[in-house]
Amino acid sequence: MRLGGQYLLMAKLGRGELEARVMDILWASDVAMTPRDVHDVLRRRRQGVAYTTVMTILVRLWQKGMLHREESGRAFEYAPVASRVEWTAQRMREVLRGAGDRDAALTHFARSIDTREAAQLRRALDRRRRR
Amino acid sequence: MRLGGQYLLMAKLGRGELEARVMDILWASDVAMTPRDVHDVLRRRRQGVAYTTVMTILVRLWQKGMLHREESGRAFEYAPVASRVEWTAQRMREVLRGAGDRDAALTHFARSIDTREAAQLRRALDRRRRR
DNA sequence: GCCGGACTACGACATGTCGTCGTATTCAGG
DNA sequence: CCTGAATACGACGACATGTCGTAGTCCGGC
Repeated sequence: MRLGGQYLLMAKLGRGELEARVMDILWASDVAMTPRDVHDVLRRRRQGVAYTTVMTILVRLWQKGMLHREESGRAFEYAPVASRVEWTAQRMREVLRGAGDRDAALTHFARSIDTREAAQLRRALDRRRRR
Repeated sequence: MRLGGQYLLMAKLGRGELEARVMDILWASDVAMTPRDVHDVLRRRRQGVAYTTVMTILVRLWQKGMLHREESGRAFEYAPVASRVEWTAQRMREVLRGAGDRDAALTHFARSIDTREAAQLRRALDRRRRR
């Protein structure tokens, strides 16, 4: 049943923004979290939504393979499958794979990042070489 | 009006796949293309859709800032705003910006690409340094 | 000067995703 | 067995995307 005003607070979040916020919370946590934990964090941030909304988002992220979950008593505990940096690197590789000419894309990328990042990338490549 | 069978050929494309195909066609072309040009290429590839479908996609891509257009006689000619590699590098930077710790993300990225790409990246960084 | 064909503008509908939440069900403890 | 918390299920609105029809507009030819 639609209760009056149910959608009045519907903030316009785009393109999985609530999903992104939930991932942020989980990435920032060292331990797995229950829906209640996540819900509490959102409430503390004044971004409170219904408990079931948090549930839905967690289940969807789990179904998409972004989260792992396991039972803890009566509740489920959710944790990211990959860390934030791992996930970022993976997405960067996906984008790169989408380019026709990967070498050219890498060249453009290397040329377009700022100096500090370029230095960091060089150091990372050096460390890699020494392996 | 809904004509019988209008949706029978509706291929299940996900997540902007037709938009991606159209971008591919435009990126592969050295010159700007009219809707008719794009339509013809799709037909030749046996992926024909209605002329107006191509129109819609081109207009949407233009509205999203992916394409530039200018009049050419009665028709519009569309061309990518950024080359494919530029666009790829830009998206990679966007993904990187989304990471909390960019340095760590770059480190993971540098470690996760394959050897050939790492070498290419190193060369690109070297060329960059010499500027 | 008018007409037909090509091109654009506009809108419509199906499907899927995402934000949002209510209701039903289940299960552990008292 | 009852109660409270957690889950499962599903529903709805908004928006993106694929798909296309129809109406208007404009240029070239008769």
